[in-house]
Amino acid sequence: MGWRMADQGWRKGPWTPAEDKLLAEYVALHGEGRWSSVAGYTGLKRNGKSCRLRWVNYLRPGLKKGQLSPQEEGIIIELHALWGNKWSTIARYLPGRTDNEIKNYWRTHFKNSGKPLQHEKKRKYETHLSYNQEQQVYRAMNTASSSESEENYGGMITEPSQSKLQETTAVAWPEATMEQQQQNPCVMAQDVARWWDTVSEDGLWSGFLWNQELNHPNQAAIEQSFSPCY
DNA sequence: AAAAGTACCAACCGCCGGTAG
DNA sequence: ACTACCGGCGGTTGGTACTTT
Repeated sequence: MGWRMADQGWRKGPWTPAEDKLLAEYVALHGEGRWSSVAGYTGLKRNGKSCRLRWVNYLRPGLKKGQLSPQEEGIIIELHALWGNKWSTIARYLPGRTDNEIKNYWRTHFKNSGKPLQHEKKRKYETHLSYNQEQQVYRAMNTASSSESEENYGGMITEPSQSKLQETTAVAWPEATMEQQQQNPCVMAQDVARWWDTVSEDGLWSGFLWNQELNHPNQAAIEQSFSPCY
């Protein structure tokens, strides 16, 4: 396809600072998009796909660097339970984080059949996530997916459960009206994070979320009104 | 101190959906 | 309706840093 063009001549591997600079200048001038034109404009020997990826995952302004906060970790766990490997969807609720970052995080921390990795526990920045708490989450997740099998846990629950996120949001910010939620979903997501901070510190985690009814009475309205941070 | 094992992360690959011609 | 291109997504890989033995 377009990305492939003539597959010869494209540079691969790690980006150099000079390449980053050229790409950043291009985006500053022309904006995001038209990635396949980057090589022509800048002289970069990178295909459009590679340029887009570099921009989205590394150069784009506003990206957060460094480890994920405990609340971000919690949100990832929560949203992954809702949507499965919809990394880009999950990323929309974590401003400054990329789908790639979240995907890597998940693989690193949870690919090992649901148990936290050994090294994980020793890392200094690791969090309030005690093993027991995680076990709680996994139990809760299994309950939510109405299956004990791990494949199901990996394959996952489907999109309609957006309503559960909405409920999460509603719990986080009960005083918010539907209009408020609709107007400022980003703020809502941040409030989920704030809420998570509180809940995780209390050791309650979010197990209770999974006890909520799957079919919220206002699910249709909720799904219609809720939108992530794009 | 060195080798082996493990974790992390940037980047690539293949596929898919949307769209313009 | 068909085709080619573009943009985006999820899965995977490879290099490197860090930890353990």
